Amino acid sequence: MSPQVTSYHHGDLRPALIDAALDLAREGGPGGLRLREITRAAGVTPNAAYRHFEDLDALVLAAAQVAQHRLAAAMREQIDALLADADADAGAAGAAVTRLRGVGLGYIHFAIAEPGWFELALLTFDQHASGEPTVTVDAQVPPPFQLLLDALDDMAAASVLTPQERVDAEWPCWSAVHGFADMATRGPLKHQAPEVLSALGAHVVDRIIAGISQPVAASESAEP
Amino acid sequence: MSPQVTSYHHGDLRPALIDAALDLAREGGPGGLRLREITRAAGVTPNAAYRHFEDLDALVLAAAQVAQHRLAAAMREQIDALLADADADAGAAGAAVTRLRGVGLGYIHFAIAEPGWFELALLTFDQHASGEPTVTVDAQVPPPFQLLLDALDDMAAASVLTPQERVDAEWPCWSAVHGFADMATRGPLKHQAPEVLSALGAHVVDRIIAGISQPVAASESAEP
DNA sequence: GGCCCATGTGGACAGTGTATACACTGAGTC
DNA sequence: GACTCAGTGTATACACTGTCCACATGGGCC
Repeated sequence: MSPQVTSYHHGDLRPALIDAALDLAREGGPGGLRLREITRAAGVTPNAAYRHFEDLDALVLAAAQVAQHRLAAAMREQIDALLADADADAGAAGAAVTRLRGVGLGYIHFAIAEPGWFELALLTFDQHASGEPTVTVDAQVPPPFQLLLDALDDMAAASVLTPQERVDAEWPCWSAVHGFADMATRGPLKHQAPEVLSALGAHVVDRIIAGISQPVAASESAEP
Repeated sequence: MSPQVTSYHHGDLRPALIDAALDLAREGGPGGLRLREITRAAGVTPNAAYRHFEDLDALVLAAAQVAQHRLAAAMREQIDALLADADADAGAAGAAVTRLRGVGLGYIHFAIAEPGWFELALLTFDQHASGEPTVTVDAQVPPPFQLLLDALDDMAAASVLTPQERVDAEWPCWSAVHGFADMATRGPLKHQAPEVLSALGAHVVDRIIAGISQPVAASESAEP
């Protein structure tokens, strides 16, 4: 497969370093990533990495983007699986809700199954940190977050959400799902069995979906 | 105040180290804490810390427990402030909901106001990681989490929540509030203005409270 | 065929956490 | 009042880290 391991020039070092970083981050997360260990795993001198990345942070960020795409792929698989199992006669409204459930469950299940990669992927989310709090549809939006926005737009289109309910609905959803994933990864639920986490995660997803489609109480809008 | 700074023995080094760690973690969070820097700030040699703590992690954890208590205190202040402003004739049900709002808003506001201490306090939450997912009432429960459990029990006592709705209600609540705080601290909302974060945080809190008091749909219980 | 430049190596430096051995001091005891 | 001793802080050293600099290598292009 590889042309010649003992040759002076590696030939394909950049992806090899990213792969090595992903391997090491799978157990131990991004915190345990050291430059020297990554380059050692790739069979190369520490400084060789500086020909392909600005510094360690840049290398880790490149690996984090790969992890983020794997997270998005897992979410898409979860969505498709739920849609395949869903009632065909549930209509557009049912399909939209199922899609939103898939977004949340996919995110949570990826965090449970691959906590190291999940933590790694989180490093990419503080990038598009400027501008509107409600992220507009442009190329800067991370794919996992875009899946959420699409699902919510579907719900609004299917009239499961009123236009007023749609506004800022992504933040309660993302907060609940991300918060649960974080607790399951490095918080109080870290050492729970996967089945327990899966059941609790489904509960969280169902409660937040119920919450965003609940009519806004009169007392809330009156707050300062 | 201090007896003699130039004396050979510091005299009160352990709390001085914790204070120095809190000072340094206030900007930079727990990730930026170095033993040598902490001891330097306390005017002492690095190895002096080993007379009072097992290692750096133990020192950081001791500071994290202080930060956790400050978080709980901020939450209690928020609860009391909301209760003082609330309608007196809202009854026990209204007071219970207000208390739950205070738990969530207090947590979020502390994270916004003191992100470094907030991240530090999170280190204490993976301690009681064994046993039941629904944490039972014992001395091991972190004070902030206990405030949530109490508020939910109040809501159940006031019949705002049915006994069925009360079960595991702490996890959707904690997930949403913690998830938002995490995003505001180190996630996609990191650089948003405090007023924006405060408004979005209130929205998240209101939506999750609506979600846990929503009747459980028939389709949810039928899931495998 | 010779050169060039991207790529990898080697050595060095400042910084880290921590182990081990030593120095100082204050309180308690004969 | 001198002695001891446990508690506390210091000094030195080691392995490790990320990163800078100068040098070595060799494949592709003129």
